[in-house]
Order: sequence, then structure tokens, then C-alpha cells
Amino acid sequence: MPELPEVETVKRGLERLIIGRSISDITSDTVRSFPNDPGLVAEFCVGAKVVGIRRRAKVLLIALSTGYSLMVHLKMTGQMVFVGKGTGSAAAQLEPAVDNEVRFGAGHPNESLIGKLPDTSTRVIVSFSDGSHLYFNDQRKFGWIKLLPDELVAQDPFMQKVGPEPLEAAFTDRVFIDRLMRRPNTSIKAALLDQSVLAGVGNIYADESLWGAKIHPARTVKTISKRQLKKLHAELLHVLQTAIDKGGSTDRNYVNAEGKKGSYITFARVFRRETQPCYTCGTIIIKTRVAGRGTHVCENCQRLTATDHRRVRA
DNA sequence: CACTTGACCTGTCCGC
DNA sequence: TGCGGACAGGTCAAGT
Repeated sequence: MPELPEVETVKRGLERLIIGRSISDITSDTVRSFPNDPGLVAEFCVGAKVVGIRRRAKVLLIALSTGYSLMVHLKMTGQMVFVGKGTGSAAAQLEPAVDNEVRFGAGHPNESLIGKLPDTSTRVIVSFSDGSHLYFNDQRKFGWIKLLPDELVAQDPFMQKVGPEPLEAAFTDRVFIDRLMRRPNTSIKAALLDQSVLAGVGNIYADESLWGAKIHPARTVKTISKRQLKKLHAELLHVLQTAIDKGGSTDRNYVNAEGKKGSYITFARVFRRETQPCYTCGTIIIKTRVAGRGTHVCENCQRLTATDHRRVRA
């Protein structure tokens, strides 16, 4: 579930933790290289220094001194966890990001990481010359890392099609509305999740921003008023920025570069709040399915028009 | 072409 | 208790 705020949080952590470190070894079995040549990983990673970290949409870009970059997508369960030399174990790094905001009981997947990274979900280990390590963990194996020359990053198919960054100043409400209108006949939720419309929104922040704007996720884009879409733009930016400030959302797996959990989920207004009362009107939040995703809605605040009902499945 | 659904994975949770 | 199946969701491919 790493979405924009989670990946941004990881990026900021990695900036602090790994820039300037020299790679002494990298397990390369799950790192694809472009051009497709396993030898490139050893040749352009080992001995290289980390010179910069960028984020574009939900993709992390780790720039190396060799002119190559590691491109990382965490997909649903990916983690990039740094364990520094001298910490002894990961235990000290697995505390909540914000005091007592999020605390899972024994048995949570992250509890099993304590003191034993790498674990069964570890797919790639980047070792640094000072004895520290960066672990790419990915329980469900949807994530990937690829190594490619810097000049090929922009040629990547995903980078080619991905839409604008919502938190950049150029992303005005007018740009937002214009781009949504590329998908006039789909649901507003599907449009928000479409990475070619705008970058970085996933299931959590789609639901959260739609609740804030009082728009039902199944509403057809072209039927929504400009005024409501402007409101959605404002809500989306607010939700994304708030989530970054909270270190992202930890629903299950997500942790930042220090192995710490994000706390936004405890501030969520609809996401994962099914069976609980709406903060605005007290109506019980329901969970349904829109655009193939679990979707959380206050059916009183977020009204559906008669023609939109077909988009909703229990 | 526009849009929707299924596949990719694996751990967890629920019901029988 | 054990087991089968539904479910979680980012993205791409395949289907309607």
C-alpha cells in the first residue's frame, strides 16, 4: 500500500541514511538490469556511491556515482529498511514513528522482523562498505528493483505515461480537472487511481479525499460539478500532505526506511472505518467495491445518483 | 477506443 | 484443530 506519502517518507529516510555510502555488495538475483545483463549489477553497483534519492509517483530512484540508478517499486508490501552498523539488530528501529499512535500486538508481521533481518520476505540486500545494510523486503513479490543507466530512466514505460505530481505547484485545480476529464465516463475513484491522470494516489487516499469532498467514489467523472472537483483537489492535496506529515499510513506491512510505522491510518476518516460512525453525520461507514477496490463510504455524506448505482458491488 | 476485470503473489482471517 | 476460500491492492495484460 505504499502510495505517494509512504514512498515520499521512505525517500526522505533514505536521503538521510544512505547518501554517501559505498556499496560493497548486492544480491542481484531479483534485481533486473536494463539492458538485460546480470553482469551490469555487479559492474555498476558494487563500488558505487549513493549520490541521490528521488521519488516520482510511487517509484524510488536511487542514483549511483556510476551513472546508473536503481529504480524501485514497492507495490503493495515492499519495504526498504536500512539497518545501520552498530545497531546490533533491527529491534531498536521498530518503534512507532509517532509515540503510541500505532502499536501492533504480538504476531504482527513486523514483530517478526525484530532482530532477524534478513527474513523470508527479504528479496535484495544492499551491503555498504561500513557494514550497514539496506533490505528490500517484499512479502508478496509484486515489487521490483531494476538497474538502468540514468538516461534511460525517463524512457521507462511507466515514467513515460505517469501524470503530474499532485504536490507540485503546477498542479492547480484547473490541471486536475482537465486531466480527470480524460476519463469522463469512468468512476471518479478509478480516475484518481489512474496513474496517467495524476501520480501517486492509491486506495487509501482516494477514499479519504473523496470523503472529504463529499463525493461518492462511484460517481461518473463528467457528472461531477466543477465546484465539487475543486473541493476534491483541495482535499486531495490536504490529505496527501497530512499523510506525509504523519509518516504515511501503516495498514499492514508498510514501514519507513528505519523500519518505523506510519501513523496516518489513525487519523483516517473513512478508510478502514467500516461499521464505525461518520465523523460528520454519524451514519455508519460502509465498505463496498468500486473500481475493483475495497471502498469506504458514508452513504449519507457521499450521495450516489441513480445512474451511478451500477458501479457499486457489495 | 474506452473502460473493466483478472493475474500476479503470499500471509491472514473467517467459517465450516 | 484443520482446511478451503476470500481478501488485501499497484500495475499491466487481457477481455468486453
